[in-house]
Amino acid sequence: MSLPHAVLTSLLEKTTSGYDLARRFDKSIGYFWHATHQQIYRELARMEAAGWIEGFVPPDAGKTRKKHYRVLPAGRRELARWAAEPTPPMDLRDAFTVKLRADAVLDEVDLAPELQRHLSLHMQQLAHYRHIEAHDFAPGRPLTRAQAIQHMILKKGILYEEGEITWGREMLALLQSPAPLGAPHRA
Amino acid sequence: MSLPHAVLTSLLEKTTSGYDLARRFDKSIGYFWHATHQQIYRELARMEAAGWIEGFVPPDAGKTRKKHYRVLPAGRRELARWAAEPTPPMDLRDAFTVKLRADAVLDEVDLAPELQRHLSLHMQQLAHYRHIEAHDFAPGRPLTRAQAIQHMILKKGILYEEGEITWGREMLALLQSPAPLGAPHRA
DNA sequence: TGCTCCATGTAACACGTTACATGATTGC
DNA sequence: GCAATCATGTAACGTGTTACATGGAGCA
Repeated sequence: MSLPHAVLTSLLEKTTSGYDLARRFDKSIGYFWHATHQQIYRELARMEAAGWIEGFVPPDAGKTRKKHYRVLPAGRRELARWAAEPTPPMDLRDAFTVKLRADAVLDEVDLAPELQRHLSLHMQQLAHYRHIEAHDFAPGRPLTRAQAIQHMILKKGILYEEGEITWGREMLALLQSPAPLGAPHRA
Repeated sequence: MSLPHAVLTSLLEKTTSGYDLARRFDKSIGYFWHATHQQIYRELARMEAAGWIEGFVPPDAGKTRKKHYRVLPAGRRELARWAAEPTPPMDLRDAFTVKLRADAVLDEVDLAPELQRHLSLHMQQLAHYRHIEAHDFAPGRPLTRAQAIQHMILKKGILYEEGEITWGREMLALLQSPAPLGAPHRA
């Protein structure tokens, strides 16, 4: 159960609304812990009931329904408690790898186009990460501890995308290679 | 929805029982798509109801409750259909990265021991993959298409673990580094 | 006899996904 | 006036997790 903790973290970084949280999830913490806006609204309601956060109408609300949330001491304590607790390493849920195994056993699907598509998505994401890196972490500039951690998180994303791309290219070559002469690959 | 397809793939590789499937998941396809035995029993029941697979009592069952499943043509078709359909690239769900961000904002937790623990788990897993590679994919030996795919899947696991280890070591160094003199890292 | 492993399940619940509803504000 | 975007939600359903139940087989 990490979604509430991801939300708490995001709220500590910046007190804001459910809507904004959902949008920020899509392009920062969500790269490592995805959530839809419905999940976020649900968690906000639960955490408010639990006394971890508090909702309030922001000064600039005007006539809108906008509601902001701030983290209460109990929420901060809960986040620290969870962070100190051991959790198992991430487990993968990679549908494409399952498809590859299906291909190996069926030998009647062509996964090349799908892999091509994933490859270009990974290249886009990598370009995006590199852009952020160039903008926020220019070399030589001294970093606070918090910034150094943020940079390492970004680097993890970069490393991941690079790995996907390197592997994907080799895999694509294999999927596109013709059956060797004299050794037909279809049994 | 990929679990039924992972199960179909596994059953095509080898007709077997729910119990054995659950155990094989733990150490092969499950590295890329984890499932508990309850999920597997549930999916088997659903797929049998859907006419994708068929249960039968194996010859060596004796007085046990053991039941094997084989894939029916409809199941094979469904697997091929799903494999040909596009799916989004895997999304990550990495609790440790969330904890890092929590650390960056709270600055009152020590994630070094947890990272150390993850590092040694990743090293174990890498050693395990390398062992399989040395055993099943000795260099120079010619491979069928299916074997070449299996090898690439294994390489993906290896690349992933290597990435985690490389990154983890750098991260550990940062977590263990003392606050720079004259620039206290706690605000 | 009691322990562990084989083997299959039920039940309850937590979490994630998809579809839909509602209404205000902003820009053309 | 209309469409897009802001903003918050409800409802239904599907998937994943945890706890528990049941009983046979093999072994000390």
